[in-house]
Amino acid sequence: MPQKVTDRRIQRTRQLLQDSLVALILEKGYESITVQDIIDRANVGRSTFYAHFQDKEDLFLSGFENLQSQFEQHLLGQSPSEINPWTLSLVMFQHAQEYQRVYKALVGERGGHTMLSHLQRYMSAHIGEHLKSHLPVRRKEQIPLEILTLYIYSTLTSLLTWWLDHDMPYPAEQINDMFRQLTQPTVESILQQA
Amino acid sequence: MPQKVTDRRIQRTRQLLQDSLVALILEKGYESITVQDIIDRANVGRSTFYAHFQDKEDLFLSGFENLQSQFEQHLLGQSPSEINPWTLSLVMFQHAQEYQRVYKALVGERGGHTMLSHLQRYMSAHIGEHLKSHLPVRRKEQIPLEILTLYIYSTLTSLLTWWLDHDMPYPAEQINDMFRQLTQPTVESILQQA
Amino acid sequence: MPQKVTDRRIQRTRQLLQDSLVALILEKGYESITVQDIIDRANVGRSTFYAHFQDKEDLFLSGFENLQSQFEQHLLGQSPSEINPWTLSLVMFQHAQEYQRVYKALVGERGGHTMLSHLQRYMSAHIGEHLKSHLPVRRKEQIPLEILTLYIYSTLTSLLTWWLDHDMPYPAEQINDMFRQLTQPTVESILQQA
Amino acid sequence: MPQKVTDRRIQRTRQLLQDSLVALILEKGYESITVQDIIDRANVGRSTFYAHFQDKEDLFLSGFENLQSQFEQHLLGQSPSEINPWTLSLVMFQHAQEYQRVYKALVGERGGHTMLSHLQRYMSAHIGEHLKSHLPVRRKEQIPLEILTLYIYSTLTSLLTWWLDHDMPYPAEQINDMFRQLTQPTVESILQQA
DNA sequence: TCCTAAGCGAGACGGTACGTCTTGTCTTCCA
DNA sequence: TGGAAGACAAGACGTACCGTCTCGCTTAGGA
Repeated sequence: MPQKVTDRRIQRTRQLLQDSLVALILEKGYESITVQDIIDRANVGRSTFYAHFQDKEDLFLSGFENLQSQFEQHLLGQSPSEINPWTLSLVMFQHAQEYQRVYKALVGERGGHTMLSHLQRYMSAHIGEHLKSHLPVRRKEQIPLEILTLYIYSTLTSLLTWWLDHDMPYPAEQINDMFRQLTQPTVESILQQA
Repeated sequence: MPQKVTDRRIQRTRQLLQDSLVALILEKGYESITVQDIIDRANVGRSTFYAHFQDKEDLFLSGFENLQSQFEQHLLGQSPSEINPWTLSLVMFQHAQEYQRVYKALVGERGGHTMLSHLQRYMSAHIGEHLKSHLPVRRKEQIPLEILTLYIYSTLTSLLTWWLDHDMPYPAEQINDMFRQLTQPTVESILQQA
Repeated sequence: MPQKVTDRRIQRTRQLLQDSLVALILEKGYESITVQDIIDRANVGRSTFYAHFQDKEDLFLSGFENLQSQFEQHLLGQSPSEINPWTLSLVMFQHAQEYQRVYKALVGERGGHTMLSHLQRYMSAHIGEHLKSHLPVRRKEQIPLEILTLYIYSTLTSLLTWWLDHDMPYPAEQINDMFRQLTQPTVESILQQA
Repeated sequence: MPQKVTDRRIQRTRQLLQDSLVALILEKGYESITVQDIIDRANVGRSTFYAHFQDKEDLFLSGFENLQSQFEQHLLGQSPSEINPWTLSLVMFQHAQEYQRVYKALVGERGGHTMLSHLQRYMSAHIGEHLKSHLPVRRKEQIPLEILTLYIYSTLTSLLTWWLDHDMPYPAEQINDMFRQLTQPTVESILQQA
């Protein structure tokens, strides 16, 4: 079903703005960007910007959500034999490798910390679900599930951010292997506490 | 040598400003505070503020550095038999427990992410030093030291922030034990890779 | 010759817009009306508005010129024995009485001052012509013709505007009589200065 | 009593803004001036403008009121033997002659019509008072006082505006004499209607 | 009866001015 | 002489209108 032309125009404008933001983040960092910078680069009127996005952060998040949807696609496309934190992370590193530029802007340090809470909500759900299904029925509960999830999530994002900010010195598979070596021993030792 | 009265006045003003900032962070979060808010609460003139601090972030960091110095004192006072990541972390959790209010403001989520990079620099030095001295002379180097340091640091700060933002539901010793359970297996397994 | 239907459509749209403007002026005054207000009320597209009129003022003037043409018709239909300022004014007051609503909008105070200069140009021609033909060949020229014209014109428009803004408390003939009482003595005394 | 220096600074800024407005009105007319134009010329920050005046019109009126106060001073200083419409008008024409520049800006056609209603309120009081005290006890009431006042006021402002916009081709005394010749016969004839 | 061109609505868009808000500098006064 | 008070320049913000534009829908009048 072909879209209405109007819709295509709208999409074009949104894309122009998102692209401008990405380029500007890579140039001078998220915090120091003004709305004027963005619309100048996108050749877009001020009111047009505000017709599409509430403010700079809203624009940022729209790009971030795009990335997330795209990531979901990848995840489904891969359909790994088992979804666990380390297959999830592999897909993420690979995805980041493919879309370096956008990832560096939105997830790297120049992108500010806006994305942290959003990423956390998303990742924690996936990770927590996996862990819950592998928990022994009764365990000593020294470490609550919430903290174990937090642990895995924070290790993963730290690695991801570091990897992006250092221009991905390893291929996705290798950095993911490090992630596995860092977290798997701990996770297994904890899950097996009878 | 007695300080000049003037110096005491200066100290008083700096303290007033730092206290205002802490109170305001707990009330409405770091980002949404304006310089006007701070000086109104401190009953201080605008020019006075800028006589002492470059800007809001400078004030924040001055408080943060106070905390760090105080922490160093604690650390020396404790003089643990061995300084390793887990004794360091214990002192930190205990320190945070003692100065809850300031920690919640400066390290908790309401304090923004300004402190992250500063805390990282500080912690990474301590942690890295410990690791280096325990590294086997030749190892397979699958995981570089920098990443291992990052791993420990990010786990610690995640735990600390979570603990503060959830009103410290465990005593310092217990949350530190969780930290140990999360990181020690991994660290040891890595360090022993011949 | 019957007009093309297309032309009738065009006329209808123009009329819709003029009517909207009149209604809106009476409601909230000329200055505070936006083009959006006008086209919303007329159920007309934005581009349609600009296809017919350059801007809000152009629309206003188009209505004003309509009124003027209509007034010319009246003037011819009356064919007063002599056209002088006071027969002219009588026709005007009568015309205004008949088309109260439009006059209040376009000439009253809510209509702004746009019409003043246009009305002035029109009236001054009529008045000036009359005066010139009654001037004594040589007079002391203490008061130039231009000023005498201005005097009559400004008195007439002041009375007209006042009359409209006060909901026409007198019939046209009576307010015109006041106009005559106010201006005729002066005009005659001046014209007769040998 | 010397004013506080702060007050002098404030006065200076207000004056700068008023002067800018006058200069700009003479250059391009009131309507087409933007706040940015004003503050650029005055070398004043945007927020400073709004700290002193609500908007462009407020600035205009502040200048207008200055003029009025000054005019009152003149009027008192002159202390004419009798205050009637024609001595009042003489002082006004003389005052305008002295402060040509400001009058052309604030009362001339380039100044827009904002001042009309304000001037009217002021003048009508003076004129009305004079007329009331000269009314015969019982008269035929063909022309209400309000209209007679309006008549005098509108003639005076028409003359004043014309005079300013034509660069004052006559001295104040002569244009005032025209005003007298135009209005006095009518006023006397009306007031004497027994 | 169909075709075609014009009138039209809808509304996205670039642009500009608005009035508000915050920053960091500066000047003056007071204790 | 240091600090309080606060005026100020600078400039970003989000809003409101403007006048232009592109797009399809409708509809009349000629083929």
